[in-house]
Amino acid sequence: MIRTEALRAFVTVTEHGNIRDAAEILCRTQSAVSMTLKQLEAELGGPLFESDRKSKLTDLGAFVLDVVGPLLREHDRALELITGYAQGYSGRLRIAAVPSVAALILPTVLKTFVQARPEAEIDLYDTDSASVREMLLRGETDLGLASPAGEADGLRAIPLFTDPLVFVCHAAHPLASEPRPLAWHQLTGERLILNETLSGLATPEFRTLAAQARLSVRNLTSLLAMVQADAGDTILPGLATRALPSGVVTRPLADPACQRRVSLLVRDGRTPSPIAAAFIDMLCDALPNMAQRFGLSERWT
Amino acid sequence: MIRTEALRAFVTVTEHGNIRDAAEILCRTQSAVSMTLKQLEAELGGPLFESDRKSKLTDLGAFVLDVVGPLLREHDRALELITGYAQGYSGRLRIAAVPSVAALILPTVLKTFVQARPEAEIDLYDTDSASVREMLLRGETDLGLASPAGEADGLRAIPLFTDPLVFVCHAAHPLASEPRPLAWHQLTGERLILNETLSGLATPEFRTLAAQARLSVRNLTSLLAMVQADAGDTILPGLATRALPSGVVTRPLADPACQRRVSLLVRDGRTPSPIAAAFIDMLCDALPNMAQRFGLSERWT
DNA sequence: TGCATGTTTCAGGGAAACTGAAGTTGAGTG
DNA sequence: CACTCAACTTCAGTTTCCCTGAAACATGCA
Repeated sequence: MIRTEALRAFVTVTEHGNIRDAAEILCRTQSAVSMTLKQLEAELGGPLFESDRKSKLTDLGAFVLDVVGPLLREHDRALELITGYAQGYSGRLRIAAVPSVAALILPTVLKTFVQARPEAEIDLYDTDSASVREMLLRGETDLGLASPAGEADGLRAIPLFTDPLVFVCHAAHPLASEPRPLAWHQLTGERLILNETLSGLATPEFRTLAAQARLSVRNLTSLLAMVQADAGDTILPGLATRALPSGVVTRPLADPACQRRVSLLVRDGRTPSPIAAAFIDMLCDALPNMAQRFGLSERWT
Repeated sequence: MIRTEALRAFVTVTEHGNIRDAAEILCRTQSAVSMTLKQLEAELGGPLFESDRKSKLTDLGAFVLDVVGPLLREHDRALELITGYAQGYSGRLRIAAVPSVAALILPTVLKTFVQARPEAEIDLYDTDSASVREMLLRGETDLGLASPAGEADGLRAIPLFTDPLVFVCHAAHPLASEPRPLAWHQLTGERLILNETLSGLATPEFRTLAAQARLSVRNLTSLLAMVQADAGDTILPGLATRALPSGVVTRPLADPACQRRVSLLVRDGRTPSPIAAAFIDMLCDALPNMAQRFGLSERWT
């Protein structure tokens, strides 16, 4: 059996013209390299060098060098690729996130992440929670950052943080000047516009309000435009209300259960790719900072 | 250190979907393959399979397979190339031979030689002895079949056979009907045409005759045409007189020293390429047959 | 639950590669 | 022509590490 290391020893010796220097490079003793070459010659059935002094190749030696040189370069390149990928330094990472996370949390994290990984390719896609989960299930993304679904459906959720929901209304709205956090009963009769972030909210008082809602808007920009036009009011996670159009204000809600949970979602039973695992690590490390910065509650049980 | 055999084990397991069958192919026990995979995973720093049942790859596993599959094919192809070359089954063999050897000895030998070596490329070049030696020295051919030069000049000669020289003359020539082998003195006064095969003949009687010669012709066909036209007579090795034009006859010479020596010539101090060595072996094996067929004396000391 | 199939773990054996020292070879030099 | 030096080979002893076989462990199926 011809060992790859024997071929490498041969090439190194040809490159240096003698065994001594090659042995140094290979971190072996002279005798080890000598014996390795001898064994290689025995396996091939002919001498590789014209004399003991390893300066001149035989025809066979020249041929082997021609073939093995490129082979070893291929070999080294392949192993580098593999280890780079295995250590999360290269490869493609596809992230799907809800817009608020994509806009506020990810830029900071991704910046340092890509800086350390010039080889890596990263795709970021923002959409609503339901689409994030669908993309994961269809294998169209590696990671999701969104609200976890109620029941287990082939996804695994790692809790990241909770984000308090706030009431969003026109500045001229009567409740806009209410000094205290709003209780549910204060919202009775409001023209509530539903949106995707509210689908996970199970509080009975809210469900009663939601049942009376006439309007549902999926896109955040459209939703805020509606509020700005005073066509109604809505409830949104705090993160999503960082950049409001003029004339739109927010009021906190009194119900402490009224929170959006944001999880990191991965496909259940699938080991994440190394670069995904590296990103998860970095994200979890960065989370305390983010939580403090945006006033989020870190984790839940 | 990632062993090539570990990569091969991994690919084989993915191909069979389980360790047991792969172990059979690899001529190892289950546990050996299992431990090899485990070691590979440890070296990469992550799992290659989703579960103990080796049916589903992780992302990392799929990536490694993508990279390693082609790598191993390259590797195997390269080793095949090398061993094929080392065993003399492939490669290029350039032979330079004097015309008589090229025409009479080589066809039979080369026929079986190339049949056994569909991968090999063989170039045959015929020219006179001096050119054969020059081609060898310039590295333009691997083997020469010709008369050895007098002094050692960077070539090594392996004696093959001796070929008795014969007198060649027109059928109407007085000596053509001489029943006994010719002695040198009988040739005195003949219009001897010199040729390249006579340059190595050192017998004093012949040298005296040669000194009186007016004509020297290099090409065999031209030489025989001269004799056919009765423009003179000449001396040639027996092998070169196998196909004479009509009207031209040969007579044996009495001097037993009057022989052309044919050697196999190679460059001194250079190991012949494996395919050249294989050809030399085959030629030496076939020689007794040839010697008998053409009435040559096999070898000399 | 028990069985069949397949994998991992573990201790022990053995092959193969490595080391260090001594021996050999070959080129250059007075 | 012997001497010297550098480079390589050989050899015995050691170490490393891969492999085997047995037993324990998982997983799916009747």
